[in-house]
Amino acid sequence: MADQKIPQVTAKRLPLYYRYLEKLHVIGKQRISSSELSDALQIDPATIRRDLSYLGELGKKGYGYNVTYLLQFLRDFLKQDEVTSVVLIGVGNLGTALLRYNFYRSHNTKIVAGFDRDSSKVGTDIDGITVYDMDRLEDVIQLHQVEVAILTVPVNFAQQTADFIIQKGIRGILNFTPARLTAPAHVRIHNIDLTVELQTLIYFLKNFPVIEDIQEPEPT
Amino acid sequence: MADQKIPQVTAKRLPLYYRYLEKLHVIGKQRISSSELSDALQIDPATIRRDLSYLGELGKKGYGYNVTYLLQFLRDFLKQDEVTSVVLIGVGNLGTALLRYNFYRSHNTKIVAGFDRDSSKVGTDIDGITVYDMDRLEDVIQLHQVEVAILTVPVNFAQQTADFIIQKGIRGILNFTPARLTAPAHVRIHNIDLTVELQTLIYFLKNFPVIEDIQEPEPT
DNA sequence: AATATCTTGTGATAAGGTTCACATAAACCG
DNA sequence: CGGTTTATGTGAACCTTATCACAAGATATT
Repeated sequence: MADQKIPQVTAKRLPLYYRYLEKLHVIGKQRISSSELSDALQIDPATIRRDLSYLGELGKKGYGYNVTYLLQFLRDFLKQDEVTSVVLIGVGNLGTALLRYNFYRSHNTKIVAGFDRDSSKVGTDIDGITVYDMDRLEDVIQLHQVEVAILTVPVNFAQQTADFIIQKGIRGILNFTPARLTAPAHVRIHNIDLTVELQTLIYFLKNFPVIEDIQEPEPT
Repeated sequence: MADQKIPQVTAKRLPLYYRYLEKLHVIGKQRISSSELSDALQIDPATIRRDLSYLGELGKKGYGYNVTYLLQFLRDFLKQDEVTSVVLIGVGNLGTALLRYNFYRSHNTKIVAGFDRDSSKVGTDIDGITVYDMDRLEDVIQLHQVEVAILTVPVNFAQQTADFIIQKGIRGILNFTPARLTAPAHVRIHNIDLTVELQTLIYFLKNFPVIEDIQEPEPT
C-alpha cells in the first residue's frame, strides 16, 4: 500500500492540495506545476513534489501535474467520497459555532449530532443538527457508526467526558479544551488549544526582530 | 539573551507548563519533577527538561523544580503580566464564539474590539467587546497599540482583508480561514484550518491499524 | 556520615521533515 | 527533427526536534 508511510505533515498538506486543485478544475485549468502550487499555497515546491511522490509518480517531467488526474487521485486517496460522521460534545459558544461551521460543504465530514448535559439545550436544533442528552450518545454512535468526536466542553469536564465517550466507542478526538487528555493508546487525540496558538503567535512577534521584507532577488 | 534560540515547538509548550504550574501553585504543591509533569501533560520528561534547559538551569538534581520559582520564572519569560491587545476581524459564527471565548481570563491576551463590514453587526456589543466598522480599524489599532489580529472572515474575503489590515499596521495574524495568505515577510501568520485538522484526524484513524493498548510493563 | 535513591542537564544519537541540486524525460520551438 | 526549455522525482545534505542514557549533584535514609 502506498499509504503505509506518509509523514504526518504530508497528510496535513494533502487536503490543501486537494482544495486548490478543486478550484483549478472549476476554472478549467488543465495542468499545474509544483512551483505554481507553491506560489498559491506558500509551500516550497520541493516539499510539494516530495509529498506527492509518496503517493506515486503522479506528474510528468517537463509538464507538471494533470489537474483532473491529480484531483481524482487525491479524491480517492483521501476518500473524499466516503462521508465520515462525527459528533460534537459540548454545545457552548465554540461548540455552537462549530455546529454551524459546515464542515460538510464540499468536504467528506459531517457532524450528525450535538450533545450537552444542559437540559435547556437538549432538543434544540442548530442548523439542522439536533442536540441530544449525553445519555443518547451510545445510540447515535451505533446508528451512524461514529468514531470521531469534537470536544468543546468546559475544561474541568474534559477528562471525564473524554473517558465517557471513549468508553462508548469513540476512537478519535479533536480536543478544543486546554486539558491534556489521558487516553488508551488506541485513541487518537488532536489538540487545538486556541489560547496557546494566540500566545505563541504573540511570543514570536515580540521576541524576534522585525525581519525586513525580502527584496526581489536579482534576475539571473 | 536566553530567548534567542528557543525552538518553535518549545515556545508552544511553555504556556502548557505555565498553566499547569499555576494549578499546582494553587493547590500548594511545592516541588515537581519532569516525570510528574510528563504524566500530567503527556509530554516526554526528557523533552520537558530539554525545553526548560533552554531557559536556564531551573531545576535541582535529586529534587526537581520548585513550583513557585519556576512559575515566576515563566511568568516573566512569557511576559504574563503585560497584556497584549488583539482585534478580531469578521464577527460571524466563529468570530462571535471567539469574542466570547475569554482569552483574557488568566491570560495575557485581550480582544479589544471586533470588526465587520456588515452594518447590522456594527455597534453591537458581545460580552463587552464592541463591534466596529472596518473603517475604524486604524483608530483602534493606534489607540490600543494593536499588532495582532484574529481573522475569521469568509474565505473569499480573506486575502483582501489581510492586505488591508497589514497595511493598517497588523504584524501577526491568527488565520482561521482556509485561505493560504500571502503577506510581506515581516508579517507572521499562524494558520488554524479546522477542516484540515478534522480531516487529518480522520485520515490517521482510517489508515493506521488499531494499536492495541499497551500493557503495563513488568515491574523491574 | 556513609549509602542508597532521586532527578537534573546534556552529550550523543535517532527520528522526522525540508530543501538542494541534478539526472532524466517530456514538451516546446523553429 | 535536433536543440532548448521545462519540470519531475529523488539521492544526499541539512535542519529541527525527540529521546536515550548517564555523570553529577542533591536528597533521603539508616
